[in-house]
Amino acid sequence: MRASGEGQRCRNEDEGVLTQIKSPSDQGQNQNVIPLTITSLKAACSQCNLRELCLPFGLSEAEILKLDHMVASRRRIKRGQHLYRAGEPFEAIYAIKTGFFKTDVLLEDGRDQVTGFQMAGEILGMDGISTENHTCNAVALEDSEVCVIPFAQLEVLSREIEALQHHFHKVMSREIVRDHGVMMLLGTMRAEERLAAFLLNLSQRSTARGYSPQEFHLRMTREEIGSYLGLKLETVSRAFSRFQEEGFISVQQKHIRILDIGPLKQLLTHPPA
Amino acid sequence: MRASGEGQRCRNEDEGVLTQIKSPSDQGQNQNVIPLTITSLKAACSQCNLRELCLPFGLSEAEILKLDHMVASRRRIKRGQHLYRAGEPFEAIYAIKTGFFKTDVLLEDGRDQVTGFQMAGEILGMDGISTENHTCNAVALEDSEVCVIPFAQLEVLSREIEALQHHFHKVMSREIVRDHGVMMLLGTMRAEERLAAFLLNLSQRSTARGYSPQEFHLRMTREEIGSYLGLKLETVSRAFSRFQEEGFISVQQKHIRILDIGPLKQLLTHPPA
DNA sequence: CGCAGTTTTGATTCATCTCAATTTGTGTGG
DNA sequence: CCACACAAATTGAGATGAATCAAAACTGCG
Repeated sequence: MRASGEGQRCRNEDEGVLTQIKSPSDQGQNQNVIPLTITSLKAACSQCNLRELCLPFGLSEAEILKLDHMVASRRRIKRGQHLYRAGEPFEAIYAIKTGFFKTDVLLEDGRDQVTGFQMAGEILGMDGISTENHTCNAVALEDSEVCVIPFAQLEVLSREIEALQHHFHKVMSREIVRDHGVMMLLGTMRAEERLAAFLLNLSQRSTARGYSPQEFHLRMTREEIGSYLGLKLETVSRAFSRFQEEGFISVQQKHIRILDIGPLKQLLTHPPA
Repeated sequence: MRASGEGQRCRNEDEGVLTQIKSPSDQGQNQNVIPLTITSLKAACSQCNLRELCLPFGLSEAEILKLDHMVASRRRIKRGQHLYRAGEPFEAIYAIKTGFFKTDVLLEDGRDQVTGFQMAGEILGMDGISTENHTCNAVALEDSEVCVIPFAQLEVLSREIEALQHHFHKVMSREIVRDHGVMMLLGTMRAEERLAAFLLNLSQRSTARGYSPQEFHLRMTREEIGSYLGLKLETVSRAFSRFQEEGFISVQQKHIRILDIGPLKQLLTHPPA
């Protein structure tokens, strides 16, 4: 539950540059693949303003060029579309360039659990490495763009570039640590603590991306928040209302403003009762 | 929540061979490090009967010898002792040779969450990679022995041995997938379903290690089970009693025998109410 | 053999879920 | 641009599963 600190402002100012081309889509998957072109190359890792969040520090020019070559394609995912689904063969991991995703796991009986929300600069798809099939679904919660990192190539490059290897290991480990945080939340916290932890986490990650720490737009529904936090949507809604009554935050549907961060933090360190 | 399938019987028949030597212990940590000797080398990876669980398949003789060299030491951890603690600098990951561990995370206010139970053939410590410090505690629940895998060396070897690299990535990914399973459990299941899932998981992992699928000895207390499952120990106890009344299992303290696995599985796929 | 720690079981309380009604917001097509 | 339909969010009242508090029984360790 710790942010990488070194935040950087990040916008998709090259959006107009990237031409959106329909893929042949023999998979019936109809997502848009942006092939390697001179313009898209220019907007690759070496030029990316998410570099600091996504890549290891201290790579040489030559090494970054190799990365540019590895990350040969992008994919645009429209709001509501899947980046991948549980069961699909695993081939690549994805770096979010712009947008917002959720990942979730489904049980046979229909119950599902949102396992995470991911934003720009974060990596998706590492669940698939273990079985060579994805084990969860990744869904865009807003129109998004990801860099496709073919995993086989990442492994090749990792063997060449020590810093890349180490960085990737850290990214995977961070995912494990993050999951432990969620387990702690689900296992030991009451509803309001969970929501407080959730809001603080979002605030922190927003900050790391150059957005306001106090103000943000939730991309997910109350139900999705509830699924993530192990609560019913009504309980989430009540907790929001309660926080608003207390004056900690202001809530207008999906627009959240943190008015006083103190009590939220307090809730975590000194739970009432 | 899927087992690696390819189970293998595994026993610590070389236990008498390894001489137990007190470490100088300048850390005040008083754990036992077994230095590299001819006998311990003989009992290294190349000879280990956990090989199938722990190592990648298809390594050459030369490659396995490199592994033997990397895994230069063992540590014995007595029941109740820590293998590592949250906050300690991260230097190595650990392969459990014999024994049983729990990992847990502590909150400032004293609440703690057991994040996992680990048995022979499983890897501990990957949480530490991300920050270079361990983020959880690993405690032996019975007298145990681990192989110390210095992480820097693992990264070096991973760059040389493709299969090792890939295998390690799979191990980390499996940890992520496992955590997602726990999140699902904590987020969506009722008490009895959680316990059923827990028992089935233990049974499955026992089987993969050549033990009986029906019968096993719990190494942890009801409280630790409860912490892992997000329940109070009384609730765990009641669920055990209930399963026994129903005739699914027989419980004698820590000795569990699964009498009818059907209803337990049913509980997961077709939750009552 | 006795004591501390663990487990079981019971009675009660409480937080969250469930069910239900209402309000608010969103996207679509006339 | 507005009206409509549908999705999302809020709020209330009541049901319920697990927590809490408490006491007794068991276990195994020294």
